[in-house]
Amino acid sequence: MQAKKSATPPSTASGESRRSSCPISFALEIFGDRWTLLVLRDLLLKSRTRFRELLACEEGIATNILADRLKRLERRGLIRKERDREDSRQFVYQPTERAVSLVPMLLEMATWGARTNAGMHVKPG
Amino acid sequence: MQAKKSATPPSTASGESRRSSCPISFALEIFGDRWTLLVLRDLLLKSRTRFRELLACEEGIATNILADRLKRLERRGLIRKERDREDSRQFVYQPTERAVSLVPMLLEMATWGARTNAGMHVKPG
DNA sequence: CCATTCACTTGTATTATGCAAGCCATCCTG
DNA sequence: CAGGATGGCTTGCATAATACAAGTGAATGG
Repeated sequence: MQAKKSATPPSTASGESRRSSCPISFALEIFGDRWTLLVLRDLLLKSRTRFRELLACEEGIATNILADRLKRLERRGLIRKERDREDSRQFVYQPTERAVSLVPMLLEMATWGARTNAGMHVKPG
Repeated sequence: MQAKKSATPPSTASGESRRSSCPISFALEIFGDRWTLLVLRDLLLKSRTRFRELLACEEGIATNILADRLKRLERRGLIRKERDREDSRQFVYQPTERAVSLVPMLLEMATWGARTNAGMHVKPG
């Protein structure tokens, strides 16, 4: 380990410490885990905006993980939580402009995933 | 001991189980963790090809994690491990075409990270 | 030789994730 | 308006991933 910076660690908007000044590292601090980007995919590309809709993702996210990710995303300004006007038990999670601007990257990722998946052969035997 | 693949279903492409058929999910099974994409960044954008060079990343990766990620990336066909001709103690990790094709996505991510970082204000007080 | 470099491996502590269950406010039905 | 269903979480606990320190063994260099 050599990342010991002499003094103040850089911080994010939510006051948390930064691992480095790299923009890729910064991005990964927001969505570099196994779930956040899947939640954003459903929010941005599948227009799923309620807890129970997001919970029903194909990959099977747990309720505590989803709740945690939604809180983080709200704190980092990628979504806004609002009460549903028609059913006040429900909340609606709206992606902000900051989240919407992630769409090109998501599409690049989807393209790469589809292409790479097609190019991978299932191991014989 | 973490290189044991038997008990875990971390699931990925080289014949391991998939969480869903979504290409984004597929991509995340390859690099959807806190370290893999940082390693790929150094390999692809900073031309760091040796273990000790990759180990020296700004974020401070641990040796066991780096060793594990390099193995995974090799198994999934994103890098090739070769012995250095001039110093046979060393290995050189070469990104394959499959890894090189990730560059556009990495650049999108960097762009988003830089833009978002610039737009975030440090909390006052 | 013999210390040093290099690429790991191993052991253990800490953190994140997964799963089931519980909780509470708001509907909906009768 | 009681009693149940629904929606959105929280909590407890088991397992997996990650962090950190230390150790191993094969080159290399002097």
